[in-house]
Parts: sequence; structure tokens; C-alpha cells
Amino acid sequence: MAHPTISDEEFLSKALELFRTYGYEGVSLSQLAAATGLEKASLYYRYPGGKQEIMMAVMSLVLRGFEQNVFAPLKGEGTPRKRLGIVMEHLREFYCDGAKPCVMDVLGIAGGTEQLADALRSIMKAWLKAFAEIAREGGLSMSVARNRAEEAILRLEGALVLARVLGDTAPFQRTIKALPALLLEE
Amino acid sequence: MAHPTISDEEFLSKALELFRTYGYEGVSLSQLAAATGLEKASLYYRYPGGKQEIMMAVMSLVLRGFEQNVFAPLKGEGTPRKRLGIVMEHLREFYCDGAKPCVMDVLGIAGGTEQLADALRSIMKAWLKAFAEIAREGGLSMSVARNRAEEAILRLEGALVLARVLGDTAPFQRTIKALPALLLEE
DNA sequence: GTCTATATTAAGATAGAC
DNA sequence: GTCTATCTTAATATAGAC
Repeated sequence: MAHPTISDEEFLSKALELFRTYGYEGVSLSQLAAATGLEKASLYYRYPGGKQEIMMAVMSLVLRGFEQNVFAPLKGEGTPRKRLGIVMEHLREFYCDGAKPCVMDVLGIAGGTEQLADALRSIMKAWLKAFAEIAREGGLSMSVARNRAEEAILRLEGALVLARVLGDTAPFQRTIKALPALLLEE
Repeated sequence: MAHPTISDEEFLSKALELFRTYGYEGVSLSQLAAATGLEKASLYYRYPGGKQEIMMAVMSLVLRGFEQNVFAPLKGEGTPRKRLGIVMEHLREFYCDGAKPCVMDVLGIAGGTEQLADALRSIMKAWLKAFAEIAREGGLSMSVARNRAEEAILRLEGALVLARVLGDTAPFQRTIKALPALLLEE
């Protein structure tokens, strides 16, 4: 065929890698075109709204990813500890053992649209809720569970910042391992 | 006078506010000119290297700030607890109680120069060292002190990410308050 | 549905008047 | 030492061929 193309899933996955690395302002349509093998005009055909629309489509992908890999497993079968173990593995994968930045951090920097900020806030809140619920199931009181969830996400985000600045992923791996104790004990 | 101007300190202080908010790629010379009351050409007169040079001058300001407000007080007079208390106050001020983002996080995003990444890494390492030393003085072993320092900075960074995404500064204030227990106890 | 080509705007950067 | 004016490049975005 004349114009071998890529699926929307593939396109958005490559776009996500760019956006989580360089941020909203740091990614140009030329970069997106180069990284996906499409021309800029083709991007506008797929996403008439341009960069904003691509960004929001990426956010939908991120939300679906969290739903499938974090929220759903936490509500699934088995003991809270077992379920959290599965989520730990998914988080390790998504963040590449700490080598890849957090979308919520990098894209949460001012300069993006209000719609983007809303989407990020919404995912972050859902994540907090999901962690609080597993902690609640693990035997903690409502208010303690809520605090532990906040603490867990806060530490993961901080570990990813340290990893990015120092190029050291050890704190992230330590933080992931500490999740069961933080969310399920005492 | 015809052209009322601002001092270098004032200029860099305003530039810092822009850079920590919008990131390196997110700040344009036009923005810098508008925010400081100077024309773009005047910025090139002061900083012939353009945005890169301005950014690095801002980094020098940040380093001086950490030296004066964090590193020096930690090595100053009084008990470790007293010294840490002073630093807690300075951190609260610099991060505006959690309302302002961390320079190391926002500017650590890919897209800046290698020189910038080096400067950020260097400040982060000095901060780790300073926190580890106060923890050591507080009675902790070398390796524990080092871990606690890492944990402290990681939590502060994570709290600032949460604050930025959720618009909630409570986790940051809680994290600051927890510093003495984290760095000086057990 | 993708391409080439181009319009339009804003960015970084410089020349030269004052 | 700051200004106005301009250059050059790269960004977003569109028109129209295939």
C-alpha cells in the first residue's frame, strides 16, 4: 500500500510517551508527526482540534489505563494484599521501574488547557479514592485510610521526581515495595 | 528618568516565578519582557546568551537561596531541632505553603539544556546531603540518615505535585510538620 | 485518509537609533 | 543601557491534489 499507517491506539501511545516526557508545551506537532510516521496534515484530519484534541485523546487513554490496571484490579478477586500486589506490578510497568515520569506531574504544569487540568485532577482523585478503599478494606478507619492513600500517591510522585532529577530509580522501587505496609497495616 | 529599570535581583526573581510555574519551554522572552517591564532587546543586552543564560542565572539565584535558607541554617547554632525548625519556616515561605511548585520538578522536565539538568541535580544532591547531616547529628546512623533525607525530600516533592494537581496544600503542610519526626527521631 | 504546499502567527535573536 | 524595528526560524493550522 502507498501509505502504511498506524492505529489510533499506537498513535496515542507514542503521543503519550512524548507528552509525559516533554510536557504539553514541550511537544510540537512536528515531533508528533515524526514520532508516528504521519504528516502534520494527517494529524489534523484525525484530530481537527490539533494539539489540544490529541492531548485530550491521550488523557482518555491514560484514564482507560488506570481503570484497567489500577482501579479494576483493586476491586477484583482475592485478598486486599493480593490485589495490591497486582497493582504494584502494573505501576512498576507503567512507570518503567521509575525511569518514566508521571503524566499527572509533567502535564499538570501550567500552560495546558483548563480541560487538561480537570482531567488530571479527576484521575488523581479517582486514584486516591481507589487506594483509600483498599486501605479501608485492609482494616483501617475511613480517615486513616484516606490519609494513607494520600501519603502513598504523594510518595510515588515524589519518588518519580527524584528519579527524573537524579537519574536514580532506587527510591521509586523502595516506595513501591513499601505500599502494602503503608496501605494495609496497623 | 526616561527608562526606569529594575535590578538584576528583581529581574531574576520575576523570571524565577515564571520558570517555576510554566517550565523552561513554557516561558518565552516576550513573557519575560512583559513581566519585567523590559524589552526583548534589553534582555539580550543583559544576557547575551538569551533564554538559556537567563535560566542559568535564575539557577544561580535558586542555589544562593538554598544556601542561605536551607544549607547554612542547618549548619548553624542551636540544637538540630531548633535549626530544622528555622529551615521548615524557610521552606514554607519558598513554596508559599505549598501553593508554588518546586523548581527542581518543573524545570527538571526534559527539553531544557544539559547544563540546567546538571544544576538541578547538583542542588538536589546538596539538599540530600544537608538533610542527611542533620539527621546524622540527631543521632541516626549514616545509612538511616541518608534514607530519611531521601524520604523527606521525596515527600516534599510529592506533596508539591499533589498540591499543583489537586489545588490542595494540606498534604504539603502536613509533610513539613512531619519533618522533625522523620529526620530526627528513633 | 494521507500527502505536498502554503498561510499565519509567534518564537528566538540581532542591528542600529537614542 | 534601553529602545524600535527587523530578521530568521519554527510553531499551529489549512487548502487542495491524489
